[in-house]
Amino acid sequence: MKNRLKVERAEQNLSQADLADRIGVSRQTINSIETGRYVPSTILSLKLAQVFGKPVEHIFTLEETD
Amino acid sequence: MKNRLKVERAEQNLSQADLADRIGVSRQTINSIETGRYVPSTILSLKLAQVFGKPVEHIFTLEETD
DNA sequence: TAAAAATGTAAAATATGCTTGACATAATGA
DNA sequence: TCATTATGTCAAGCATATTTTACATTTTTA
Repeated sequence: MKNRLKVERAEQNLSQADLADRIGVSRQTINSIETGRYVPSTILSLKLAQVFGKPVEHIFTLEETD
Repeated sequence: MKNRLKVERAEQNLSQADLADRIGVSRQTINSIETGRYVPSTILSLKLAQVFGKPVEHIFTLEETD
């Protein structure tokens, strides 16, 4: 699964720590999702989508291998 | 987190087992998500949304407690 | 250039997703 | 009614998500 977190953060000028605070997870969690180390829960992706005001599908997209 | 899986399945006339087959998980996984026993991964919710042709946000919605 | 902020990782611990197998009950259909 | 299909749930086990702590490196800014 690909994600656009880095780009969305840049658009809103948010650091990984800022974003983590906003949705109530650790900074490492954001970093790990962003670098593809793991797949977030649906609750997390809904919250991320909410922060950026965009649909989940715009931020996370399935790949062949998923 | 609430979900509309039961309703969406009814609209498409799919059993839990049918749906499970379509996205490659076990029947119990579908049942457990449907009855709120656990929160699916984002990959799973993207696949479910894809099957029903609707955005993730239409199928899963955050609650106060999330 | 020096200090501060941001990012990338790692390890260990705990929590949770998801599987298989199994069984009980409810609903559907011949 | 009998058989089949659908649903709910449990338990054990493995895999993965997420946390905390910690440290190194990169980037930004004064």
